[in-house]
Amino acid sequence: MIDPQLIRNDLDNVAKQLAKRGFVLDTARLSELEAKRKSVQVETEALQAERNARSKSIGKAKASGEDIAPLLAEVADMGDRLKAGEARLAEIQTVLDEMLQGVPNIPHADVPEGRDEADNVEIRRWGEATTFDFEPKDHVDLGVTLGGMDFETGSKITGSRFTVMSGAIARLHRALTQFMLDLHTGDHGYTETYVPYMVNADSLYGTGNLPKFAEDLFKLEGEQEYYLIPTAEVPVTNIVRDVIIDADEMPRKFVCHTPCFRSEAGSYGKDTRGLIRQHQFEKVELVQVVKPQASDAALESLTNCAEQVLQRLGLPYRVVILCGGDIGFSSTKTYDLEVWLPGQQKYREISSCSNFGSFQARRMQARWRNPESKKPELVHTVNGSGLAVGRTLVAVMENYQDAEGRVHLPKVLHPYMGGVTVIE
RNA sequence: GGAGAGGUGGCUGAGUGGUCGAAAGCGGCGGUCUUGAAAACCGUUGAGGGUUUGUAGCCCUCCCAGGGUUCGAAUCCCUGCCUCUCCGCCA
Repeated sequence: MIDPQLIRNDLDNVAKQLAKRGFVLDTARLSELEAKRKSVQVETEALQAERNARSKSIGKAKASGEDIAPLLAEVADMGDRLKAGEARLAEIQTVLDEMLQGVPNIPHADVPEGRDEADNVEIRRWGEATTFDFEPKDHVDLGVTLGGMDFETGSKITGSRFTVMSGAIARLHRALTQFMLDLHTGDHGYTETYVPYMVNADSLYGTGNLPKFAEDLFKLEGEQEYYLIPTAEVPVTNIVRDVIIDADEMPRKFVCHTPCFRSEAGSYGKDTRGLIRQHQFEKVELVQVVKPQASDAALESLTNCAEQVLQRLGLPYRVVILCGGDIGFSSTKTYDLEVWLPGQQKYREISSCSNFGSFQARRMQARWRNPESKKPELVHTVNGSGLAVGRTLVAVMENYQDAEGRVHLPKVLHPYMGGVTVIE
């Protein structure tokens, strides 16, 4: 949620900044609701104050043995008036909250103008697009030929967009996960974290997945209203929900490997081939909870940590900054890492690193105690994939293939592969 | 799944209808003393929101959550959630 103070005091400017992402803020309706809220709230609270004062005097009168009947008569109708006022306030507040919850985050000044993916701006490249003296295969052809990547069985067991892996490929998938976790804990100072894979609605609300993006989620049957996590970002960030963090415990840096479950509603027909877009995939997620003034630097650092994975694996990639029209709902600034996929002859997203500012923190009341003001203040949250494991598997297979369809594993993975250096 | 106990401020814990946002202790912060520190002593110390130019003042809300009773609820009633103990089951 964006700062409601901004809505009150700087509405036109907020609307202008949101226009960068193609979002039209209904300023007329907002200021009308806000004016109404103000008058009803002031009125209701005055009524509450009166009720409190009168009740207190009744208490005193009773204690000193006076007759309280006349006092009681005076307040006879107060209850109803109060209830009416409170109900009206709650109603306006609900409408206002619903509206504000639908407002996306204000984009960072660095975010370029643009309507969609095509307008994202490349920031830098690492490595050269891999070239071959033969026609490179994509991971599906490689995987099926090698054995160990079985899409038919996945869809038999469950349905489309599910895969069974086995043998060396399954091991490679696990090796990549271990490698990423070891890198981020060992070299980058992140704390390994294990979290629930099912979360409640409050947690999803906190990160901004609810109420707006319910159709992207798998909701479980049963009384409890639980959802499968779409990313570790949800449970990990909610570690600090309703918490006031000591200044000397900042920043908090988490790395967490989880499966992710996404319904991919609205992406029918997109990336239907192979592992690129599955309902279930593994991801190693990086999350930082930082002081507000540190979040810009934290995004750069976290992005670099994710890039390190690609560099050590020797996978060519580029970094793009998302334009206003392509940036996510909760994010103020996002870098995507796009890895080179020879099978597609394209750079494809393998990580998305975002600074959320105080947007998530405000929704989940995640705060830190500022030693200067001595008051609890909202933290900033930053996160990104480090990396999506399935897509990394795809990238390794496609970039390290030879003419015979074998996959020569990068050196950093050898210790994790139990002596296997070539998948054949 | 069965039986019982309980959820109060950073922590322990008192409070069973009125002046209670809440005793006391611990912790934290500031001070006195000290070369410095400790001890001792004194003071101070919850969160959210509204109004307002205001980190001033005033006001509202919050004692797990949501309803209810009442002029008035931490305290009474209902529902839910969570925690603990014992038994059963289980990776």
